[in-house]
Amino acid sequence: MRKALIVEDHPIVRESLSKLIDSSVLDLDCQHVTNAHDGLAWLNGNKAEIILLDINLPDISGIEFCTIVKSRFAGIRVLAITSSEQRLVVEQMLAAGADGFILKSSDTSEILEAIKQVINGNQYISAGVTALLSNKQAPGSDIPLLTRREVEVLKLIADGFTNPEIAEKLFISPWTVDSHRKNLLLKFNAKNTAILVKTAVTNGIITF
Amino acid sequence: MRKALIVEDHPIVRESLSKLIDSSVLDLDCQHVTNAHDGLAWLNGNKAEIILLDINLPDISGIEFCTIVKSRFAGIRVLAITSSEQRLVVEQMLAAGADGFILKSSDTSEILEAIKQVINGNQYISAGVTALLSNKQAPGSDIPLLTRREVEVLKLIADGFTNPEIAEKLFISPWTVDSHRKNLLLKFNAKNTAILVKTAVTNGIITF
DNA sequence: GAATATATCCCTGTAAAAGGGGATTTTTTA
DNA sequence: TAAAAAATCCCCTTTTACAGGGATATATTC
Repeated sequence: MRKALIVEDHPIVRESLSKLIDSSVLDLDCQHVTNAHDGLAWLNGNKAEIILLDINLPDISGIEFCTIVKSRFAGIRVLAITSSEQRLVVEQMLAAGADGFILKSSDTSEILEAIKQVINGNQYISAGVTALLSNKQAPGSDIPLLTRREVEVLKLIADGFTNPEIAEKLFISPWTVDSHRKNLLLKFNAKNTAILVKTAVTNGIITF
Repeated sequence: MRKALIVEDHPIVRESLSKLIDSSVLDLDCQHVTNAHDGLAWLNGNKAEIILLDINLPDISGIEFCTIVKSRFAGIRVLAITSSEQRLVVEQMLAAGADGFILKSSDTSEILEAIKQVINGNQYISAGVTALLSNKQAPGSDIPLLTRREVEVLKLIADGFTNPEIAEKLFISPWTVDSHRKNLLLKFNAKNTAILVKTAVTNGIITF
């Protein structure tokens, strides 16, 4: 029997998904773990057909988990499930190789359909998510993709460090930090640090 | 038969709770709505014994909803359910008159126990939540309670407005805004706007 | 190898925030 | 009603951020 692994820390959702799959026509043996660490441990001893993956895990982010799974375990398909409808999160998840994406606000029939599609090798993106991705405007507007260094600087800004302090931490000149900061403001179309940090946090760039 | 109302926007959680109650020994007729607005409309035509209330609703916050319910409908008991384990949220919810508090990470047996206790007139606070409330340190430290005006100013700060702009919006002097800002920094023990906004967002004071 | 992206560094202003003091009036609560 | 809390207003100094220009070196990608 083919196996499915649920990686999800909320018991309600976990058990609900479990029961949903068990009572469906899908022929899947449904296992579950509560965090990424246990998930990887399980995968080392078992073979799963599909992983139902929550994005908010207690240890590492679902995005990182997906990246690891996709690089280390060939052929496993990943269906991401999230409650946050934030575009950057969705984009990063898809970039990490997720085969499907549904929202917790999807109803049960849609979830089953998504599982079916993903197992069959198709990519299933929930309508709600598609809507989220489609309203992509002119390049440079809305939510931007950041470089590694920019994310690094952004996190330090959000932690309350000033340019000189960040410069010291990263062993670079304060001018450079200032450049990154300006680029961040530009990319986010933010007029100051306050709204920059707010949008960064609400879009999951800064994990709290 | 006594009625229970579930106010929750995620179908998975909603249906799971529904089934949980239906298949339990609790003698409750379980109805559900997806947002606060429908919830209030339902309550105008029906009498509920208990409300299972999600904190993150699509329209207004669960805290506001709880306040309204408690003021307009006497005798209805409210059991709050949340995925966020942020202390301020919990405190505000309890201040709003919630009779119980469980986390989505609570297991099913605990949820049923909580419902039972709350219906019997007891207050049920999940162990995880209690732990959260208990590590209250010296007053003035950690997460502070804000005044109405401070929250108002804080939200505008997070939206990127400067002191003069906020002053204009609130019809007060820029000096006053500056005072509120200083108090916010003091209360949050934040050295600048960046970390102030970050902690405010992560603690659910600024709803996004 | 050429083009692009990323990261780095620098200067000059102006505007805003932060740190340090105050003070008075209004509202809420005990 | 008296005390406490909240909201209001004011000044001065220093630091930081923001806007506007640059430039160069190192990776990456095509």
